[in-house]
Amino acid sequence: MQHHQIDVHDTADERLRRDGQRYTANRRVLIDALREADRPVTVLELIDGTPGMAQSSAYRNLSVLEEAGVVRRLVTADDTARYELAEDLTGHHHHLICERCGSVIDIDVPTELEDGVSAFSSLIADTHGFRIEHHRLDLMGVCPSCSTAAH
Amino acid sequence: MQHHQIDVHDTADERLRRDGQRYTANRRVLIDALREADRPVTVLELIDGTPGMAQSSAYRNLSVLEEAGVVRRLVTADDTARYELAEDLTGHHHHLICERCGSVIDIDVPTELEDGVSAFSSLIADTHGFRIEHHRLDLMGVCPSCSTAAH
DNA sequence: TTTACTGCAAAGGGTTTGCAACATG
DNA sequence: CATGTTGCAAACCCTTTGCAGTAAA
Repeated sequence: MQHHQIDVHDTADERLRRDGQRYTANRRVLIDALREADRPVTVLELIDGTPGMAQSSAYRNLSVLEEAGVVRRLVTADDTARYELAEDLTGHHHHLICERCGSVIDIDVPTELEDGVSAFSSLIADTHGFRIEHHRLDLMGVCPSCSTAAH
Repeated sequence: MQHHQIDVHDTADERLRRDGQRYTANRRVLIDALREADRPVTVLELIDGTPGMAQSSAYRNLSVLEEAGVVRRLVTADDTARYELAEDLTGHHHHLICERCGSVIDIDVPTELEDGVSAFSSLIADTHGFRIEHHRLDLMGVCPSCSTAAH
């Protein structure tokens, strides 16, 4: 994951400004937390790591950041939203999801497979009149720690 | 989508019995509604089409049916769960999702691509110690009706 | 000095649960 | 009759929103 190809803070600042928003301390803290997490994290996980920020601020800021294209909101297996940095800041990747506990791990996909998906994607876009903006290829199952734990 | 390869009601009845559950009128109605929908539908859509059933019963029954492996619960773009019949009753397929309105369309994927995903899947299972049970390959974008509507 | 941002508390919306009545094996 | 199922209403949890005060351009 090439976090430092471009400066995340500069990019965030620029994209927020474009939307008439400010890159405040809270928002910077969220971005840092997302960078450190290096996997999609829930809002609860985010504010646990950043004491002092109101939940409502976290939700509002993440929503503003998503609007600006700095972060991405995911809904995976459970019904809790998870956030990660936008793909142009971290590189394109996919997810390995535990359906038991909801945890998510980033994975990279071989280029051939990625190309196959893109080709298929354009085909479907044409036949269904959809504007396809991205895709997700998630592998779902049971993570090591959940499979040792009794269910 | 080969709904009639095996009889859905017989299968549902059998799988529920295996779990010590009964195949009641409400559950039969839900299964019929899901068959007719032919795409993942929300609980609200389901009970709108089947007046007389309490919401709580719909939720409880869908949960029992999911446990029995008769239906599958999805969470897509919005935070509303959608249900569809289990894949062994309808055939393996993937989803075309509108991120604007949350609607979902079933799509089939070429065999080569499907094979590529399976191969990749086993690879990741090995390297991460995950038991991978299935995958999802969703194409996400904006559906025709949302792209004509003003945003 | 206007506009965005913040925290707090309250409301919202999908989902789950307690309970007493009902239905099924 | 013993156990699973139902509807109703209340509770639950994640998320959003109203508001009055604060900070930034």
